[in-house]
Amino acid sequence: MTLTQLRYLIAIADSGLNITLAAERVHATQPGLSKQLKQLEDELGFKLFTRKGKSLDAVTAAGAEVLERARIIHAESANIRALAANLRNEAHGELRIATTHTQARYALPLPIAALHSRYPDVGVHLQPGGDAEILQLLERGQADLAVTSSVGAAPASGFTLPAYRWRRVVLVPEDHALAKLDRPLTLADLAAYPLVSYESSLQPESSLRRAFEAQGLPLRLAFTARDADLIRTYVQAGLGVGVLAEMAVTGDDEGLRVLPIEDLLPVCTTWIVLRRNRVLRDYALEFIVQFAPHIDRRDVRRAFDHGVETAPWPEAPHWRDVVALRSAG
Amino acid sequence: MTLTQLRYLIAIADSGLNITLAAERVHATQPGLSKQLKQLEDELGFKLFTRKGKSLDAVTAAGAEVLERARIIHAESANIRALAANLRNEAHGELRIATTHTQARYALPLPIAALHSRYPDVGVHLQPGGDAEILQLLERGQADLAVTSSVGAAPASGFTLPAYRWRRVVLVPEDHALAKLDRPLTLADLAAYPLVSYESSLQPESSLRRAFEAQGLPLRLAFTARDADLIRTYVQAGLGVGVLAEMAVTGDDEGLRVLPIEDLLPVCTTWIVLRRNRVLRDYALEFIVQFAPHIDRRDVRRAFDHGVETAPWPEAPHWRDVVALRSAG
DNA sequence: CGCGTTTACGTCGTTCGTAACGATA
DNA sequence: TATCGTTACGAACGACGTAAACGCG
Repeated sequence: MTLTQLRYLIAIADSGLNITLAAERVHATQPGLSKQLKQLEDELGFKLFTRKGKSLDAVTAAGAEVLERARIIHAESANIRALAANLRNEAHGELRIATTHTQARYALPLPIAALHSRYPDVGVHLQPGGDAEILQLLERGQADLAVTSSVGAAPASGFTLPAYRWRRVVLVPEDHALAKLDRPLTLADLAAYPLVSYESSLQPESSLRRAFEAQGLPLRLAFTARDADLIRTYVQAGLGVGVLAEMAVTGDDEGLRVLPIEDLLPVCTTWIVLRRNRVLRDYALEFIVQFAPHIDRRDVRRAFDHGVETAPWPEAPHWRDVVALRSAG
Repeated sequence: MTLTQLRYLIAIADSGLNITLAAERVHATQPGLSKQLKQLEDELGFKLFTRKGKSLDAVTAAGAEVLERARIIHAESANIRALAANLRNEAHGELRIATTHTQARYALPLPIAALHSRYPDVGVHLQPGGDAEILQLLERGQADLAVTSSVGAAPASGFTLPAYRWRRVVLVPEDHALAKLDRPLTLADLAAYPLVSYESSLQPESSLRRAFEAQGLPLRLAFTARDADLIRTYVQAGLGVGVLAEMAVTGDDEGLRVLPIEDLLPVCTTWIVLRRNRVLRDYALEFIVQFAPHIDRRDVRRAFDHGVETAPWPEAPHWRDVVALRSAG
């Protein structure tokens, strides 16, 4: 059993049991992986995968056990390397961020640009996905950190830092009836129209859905997407009333009106999620303080390294104030 | 970085930074270890040990970090091998038990004999030590399980199973004044004599000491040892009144009288301590059910594998009943 | 001068890539 | 027939052990 064999094993599992694809990903040849896999199976004395013909078909129960431990070993050896790289003040590497499209498009560009100017040799890889996918990427070690949002409490998995809070806004065409109201909007006003919003609104636990249900109002979704730009486009096209993150309205929306809705929907918090037991490269820490400037660098290190559960983070600022702070500083 | 390098690193650290000794322990040559260590240091880019002349002097801070993670990697790779050995129904291997002398001498022989008859090819290695040493051996992966006793709650570290409960007894020469009392003993009776007991009684938290303090009685220890046989010998020699575990009195003590003291001192519990995250070989499980027959094999597997904290173990039987059960069965 | 580490060197085993072969849909 | 995995082979590398040199107490 070698570290290489375990790395290959993980690559095969993460490539959907396609050895050829796995070989590309680890920059090796396919026969090499085949052989190492065979050797590992021979040494352990049982098959890690079931075969259908010659192709791999599924992970065996024993294989899953081994895989679980192989991931730990792989993560820890990556930790040792990260530790070493930090100690040598290495300024190059990769930062893999799993996040939602909205964060990637509106909240991350500036912090990442700042990171890039300080660490020009660090490659940043954004891995967009839904909430579950994001956390899974982090869990499986395919992302270094996750940036995700929720209403209320932090996601259960990992070590979370509050980055900022934000509200949703309503977006309508300029000539829409709702734009002409001379009173604050109510949920009932919205319920009169089909809505255009995020894909996550389809889920039964979505906060939009729950807010409507709490008032006994029907929720009609005319269109959903992960992408705020698409939502905007389809609002322009007249499909319905848009409900989206305030970060996604930049003020230059031709022919659209932004209607604040304040307390109609609960406030959201965007979190940075890290995995305990994974060594943070210095530039990852740099990204964190760029993204959540109200958080002190040393507090993060301390809380993260010592496994403090109840890190007394200062209240996360509102998005507006983050933007104001940036344009001021 | 290879698994071998990390294994060597651990061996060096656990051999008191003596590379030659470490080489023997891993069945390799000393230059081999030296070279691998050098290569690892070169790859990481910093020294893992400080040198005094040519000899290793101390572990660097960075080295300690690496070592910590190397231990995890090593433990997990051992886990994979153990998993494989279980799956192949391998009946040979080693079982390293860290325990106290009393357990080793009086409580373990029968369970180990039973284990041996079922698994004749399993080598059992008893590693006697004090309470702190025992748990450290387990922690560092130099023992597979620990058997240790305490008054009241289980040791804080690891996954604990209650094995049995026991009381202490008083041992005096046949013609001793205490042997002639026609009423139950009191602590005050004992306090009149110098005592002969376990080394652990020297510690301020010892239950013997606390019991005396609770009644404002002075505790005089004439002699202490880890070894019950020694305690018995020195009682025979007239050094004082013996206080020792009931398991250690076998009834054939020439010229000695055993005096029960029931509730004068609190009852002790002997625990099996395992480490979570360490795969249990089948024969280790066999030993456990032999040693603590009131515990169901499958309950242990389930609780251990799934990380159940509050395993609802049946009340541990008293030592007397364990002995009775054995001679009956 | 003994103890322990490092350096030097030769051998052996292993890994890796290329190329050919085999099986499957 | 295209795709994917296995087998075969040769070259290169790396690990290991032996032997000798070096430093320190």
